[in-house]
Amino acid sequence: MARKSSAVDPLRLDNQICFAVYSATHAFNRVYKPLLDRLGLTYPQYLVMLVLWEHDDVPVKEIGEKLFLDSGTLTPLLKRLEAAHLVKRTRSSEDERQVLIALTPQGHALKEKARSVPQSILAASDCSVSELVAMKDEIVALRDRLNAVIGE
Amino acid sequence: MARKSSAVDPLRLDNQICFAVYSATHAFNRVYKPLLDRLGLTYPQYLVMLVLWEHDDVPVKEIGEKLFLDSGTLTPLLKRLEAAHLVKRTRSSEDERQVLIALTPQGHALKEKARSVPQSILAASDCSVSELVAMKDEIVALRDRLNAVIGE
DNA sequence: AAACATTCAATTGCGAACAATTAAATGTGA
DNA sequence: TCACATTTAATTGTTCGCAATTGAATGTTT
Repeated sequence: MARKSSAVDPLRLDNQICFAVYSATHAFNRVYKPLLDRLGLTYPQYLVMLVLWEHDDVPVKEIGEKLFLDSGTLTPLLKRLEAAHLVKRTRSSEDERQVLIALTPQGHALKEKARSVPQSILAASDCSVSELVAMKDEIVALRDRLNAVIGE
Repeated sequence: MARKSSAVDPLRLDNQICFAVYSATHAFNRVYKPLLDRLGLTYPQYLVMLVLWEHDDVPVKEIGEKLFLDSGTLTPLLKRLEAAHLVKRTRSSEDERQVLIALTPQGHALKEKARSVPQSILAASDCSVSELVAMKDEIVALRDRLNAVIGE
């Protein structure tokens, strides 16, 4: 019998979509790094800022739901953003369990400096916008199917 | 003038392919977690084992090139795999700068227990193999274009 | 051979990411 | 109201991931 062809060997690294996604994440990170250094942000911090630029004064929980992150990740990250004077953390008076995250004026202002970032990423992707949108939608659909399995 | 439509706002979280990829990586990780717990591996450790199951007795450098990871990540990870008796680390006699990583008998044997993992991931993806292969190829192509920009 | 540069792994320090636990606030049922 | 469960952040401990540096081994140039 012939050996199993490498093209269909399910344990082969190159055949694994998860590794493709995993390594693409790191590649994106490396492209973002120099751009975000100029803003004084890491990539996860940038994601939190994106959430806040859309909708300010939200509880930690809501940020976590949007980014699929928990308080173990967010609490120290938000403290660093607070130390950088980009956000303010205050206990909600209506529900004292919640901590509300609000942008400072500097946090608001940083949005202007961030506007050039997506354009730089698009250029690095070397790909049309419509292709990227199509890929994005496929990946999001896959992610949502995976997340659905976890909740079972 | 009308406000910029959210569908084309480049700073909107939902419009960012990088966030799609980033969050899909975490979703994959959460699906892998219970499967890999049974093997006593984390996901990055599983990737190293995939490399070694394909080609044994390789220097750290080569593992790093295949996984896009550096010694700062791999050295402690490989020490943990050695502590788990899955690999052996030995200085090369031809070039004493290199550390060669070889599977132990237990490391080899673990491949059999790992064979069911890809099937479980495929099931969780809830998607045809051909669709996944097409997505994987697109993502790899994007990753390689991003990595090409970094080297400039 | 001697001086210099390069390669390779290890180390240090920092920032995620997450499981598990804790503590306080809130909600619910008897 | 009192007991109990739930919700929310914070905390602790482990493992990545990477930049920057170190130190030893190897190459290269003259």
